[in-house]
Amino acid sequence: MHIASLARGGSAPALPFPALDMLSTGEGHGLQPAFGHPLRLERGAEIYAEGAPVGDVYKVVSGTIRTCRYLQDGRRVVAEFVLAGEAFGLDGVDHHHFSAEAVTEAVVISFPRRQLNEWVDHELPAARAWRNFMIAKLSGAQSHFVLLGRKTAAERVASFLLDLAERGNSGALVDLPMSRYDIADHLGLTAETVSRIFSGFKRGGIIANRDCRKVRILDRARLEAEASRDIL
Amino acid sequence: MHIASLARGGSAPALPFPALDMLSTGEGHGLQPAFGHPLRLERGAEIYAEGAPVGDVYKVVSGTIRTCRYLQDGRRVVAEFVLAGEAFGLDGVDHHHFSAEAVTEAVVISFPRRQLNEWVDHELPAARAWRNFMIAKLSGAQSHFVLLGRKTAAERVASFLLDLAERGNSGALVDLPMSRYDIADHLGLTAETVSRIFSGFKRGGIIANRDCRKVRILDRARLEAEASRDIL
DNA sequence: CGTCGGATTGAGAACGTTCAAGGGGCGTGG
DNA sequence: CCACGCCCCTTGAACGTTCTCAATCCGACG
Repeated sequence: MHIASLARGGSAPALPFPALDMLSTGEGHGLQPAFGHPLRLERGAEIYAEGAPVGDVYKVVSGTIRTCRYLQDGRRVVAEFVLAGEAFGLDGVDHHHFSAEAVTEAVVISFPRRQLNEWVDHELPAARAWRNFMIAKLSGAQSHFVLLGRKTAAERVASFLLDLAERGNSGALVDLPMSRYDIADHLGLTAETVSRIFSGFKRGGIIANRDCRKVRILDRARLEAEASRDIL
Repeated sequence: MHIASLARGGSAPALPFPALDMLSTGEGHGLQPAFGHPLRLERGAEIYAEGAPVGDVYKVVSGTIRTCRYLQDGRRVVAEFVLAGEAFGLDGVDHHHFSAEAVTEAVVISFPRRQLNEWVDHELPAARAWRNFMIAKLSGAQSHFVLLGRKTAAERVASFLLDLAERGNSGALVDLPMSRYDIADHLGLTAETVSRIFSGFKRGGIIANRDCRKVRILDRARLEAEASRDIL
């Protein structure tokens, strides 16, 4: 996995068109502020609510976003964490099926979906990139089914750490901008269980951490074994 | 939910182009056999394997297909059941991330993805329909996160029944072409648990069944309550 | 220095799984 | 036509993983 990380997988070539930078992770491209407009967000701020009519697509400049849904009784599911360079806002045809909230202070750039659509309609390479992007998102989402449907708590947390490590590309040092509750709601667990698993990994020498938002992977092989890494 | 069912949601207008019939459920359109070519499948037959290079997109004419992934130790996840009129095969950019197998005897029509792409590239309404289709698929997939991540066994089974009832459009009579094992692997449960929940619903007068592959919804309101139906 | 939200740890309970046995439908072969 | 075997479904009992509830700890911030 996972989702946005797949969009950057080997198949997508460098995109010469600014709007489609939306669909890449933006490494080395630089954003096109002329095209969208930036939004500064405080911790916990809502970008859009579940059920709101769709309008814009967003790209994260800095910080982390979560897209989530709440059940009436308060249960929550975090569909995805969106890191800097990744895009979100494509969670419904007419209306958003999830809400989007800032996990940390964040800056995102919003692009009217209509504008993105027109762009994709009139530029063939854009259309192709968009197709691959969406297919990658979809199969990434379905891969999350494996985690939620069939993995144990330890496997989920290990998979999550490896996923973040890949997407964060800061080597073995993994940044966890989100709370244990956020992680739990993304992995279908409770915060207590997540915390216990982290402690277990630490005791086992698989990871180390100075504070609870910064984890160093000490034994990647063992972490991958814990994750039951199914070949992607 | 779920997935393909969303593609037919109110927003997609009737599509005048034959290739895009791929993306609709085909109600009232009729298939275009000149465009793709049909494939007759026996129960259990594999259409493509996980990891195989992508080639075609498929539309189900009759029968039911499942797309699934296996972990090394045999655990299995059924990402989706594809009913007659629905499409599958978009589970990877270069290579399939899931395998596709026939749940029942089935007939599917295969379309080269390249051909579909070209079509979408050159017809604006096609491009728009395709976009909506993929966004609907994606948000449908993410909705499954709610089920797998936060719902109880009874809620999962109830949600599944309601989903099938909507997609099968045969009123309160729900056809279950797949085994309890298939259902379990789609809902992140075991076949025994699924069976127990069905029995519970039957005892409670919520459903009735002559045989185990045919269920009648007797009390839809109560079934929806059991499902904790979050507003889609 | 005190307060507060998040993180950790523990103990007990609950839900779903595992293991095991029995039942039913269907196809094959005698 | 019946018998057998196979696969799937159902049901029960015991077990285990994860959740729930509760207490404590820690770091950030006023």
